[in-house]
Amino acid sequence: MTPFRLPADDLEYSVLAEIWRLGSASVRQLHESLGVPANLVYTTTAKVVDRLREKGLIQRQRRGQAFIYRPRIAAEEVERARARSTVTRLLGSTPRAAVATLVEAVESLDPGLLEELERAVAERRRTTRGT
Amino acid sequence: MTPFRLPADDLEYSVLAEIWRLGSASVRQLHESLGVPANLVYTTTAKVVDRLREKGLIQRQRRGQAFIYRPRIAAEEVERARARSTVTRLLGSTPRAAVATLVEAVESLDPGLLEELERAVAERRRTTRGT
DNA sequence: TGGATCCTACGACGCTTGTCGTAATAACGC
DNA sequence: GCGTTATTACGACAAGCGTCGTAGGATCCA
Repeated sequence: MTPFRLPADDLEYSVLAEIWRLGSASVRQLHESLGVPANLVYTTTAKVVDRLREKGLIQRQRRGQAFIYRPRIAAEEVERARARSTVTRLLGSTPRAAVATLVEAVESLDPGLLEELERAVAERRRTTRGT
Repeated sequence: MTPFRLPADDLEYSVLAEIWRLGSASVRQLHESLGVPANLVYTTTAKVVDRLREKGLIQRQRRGQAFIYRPRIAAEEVERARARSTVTRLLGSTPRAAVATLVEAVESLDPGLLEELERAVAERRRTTRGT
């Protein structure tokens, strides 16, 4: 019944991203900023955090009765890989045509980003020119 | 043990995309162009196709002993939604910074695409200017 | 007619992730 | 010390998807 696999909510990734954003956080904090708004039970958030730890993506350190979690890998590193795989999938078979779709998507998310995008492209082209 | 959820292979989507590309196809065809290269068994491909049908994403029509499958939704429609959700997730919390990552990803996929990208951005900006 | 082939139908299994619930443990106030 | 409260640990279940295997119907060819 899923339309075409809008890849779920990706709660796990959201939590990881939030830890990156905050630098460090307890389950409580994460739950307040993500779980509560999403109407989740505390243990749900805790479980997700725990899985992230099992995967070695975050580490923890006791503070009082609770734990404080920190990233174990740099956001940039993961983001880069993620972006690459995402773009690959997106532009997969017909890259040239798909680029336009990509740009549209960026625009629809925030028209102001087009400017950033333009800048970034120009930057990249300049840097790479003459390779 | 998964690094950080490189979202699997997305075989299902690949099959759908291939049907779009071919216009119509039998399981055999799809298997030859996707399953075989991926070292899959015939019935795996068939199963994936069947699930796509259950979801109403493709329709079929008997031809001889086999079926010919066709899309039931336009590629553009799905691609657009997909791109949007993908980009949203990608640029999520820090869009401005993430745009650069996006561009890098495009470049790493195929440097030649930077030109296309530039063109597409310019196009879009021109079209939208003065909104 | 009988076997080899091809195709579909579909059940099964494993893994991942979202989602809880319950149990155990530690801390705190009285 | 005891009950209340916060936290973790972890088992469980459902659903989605990749992946096969097997069964059974149709087809073709000696």
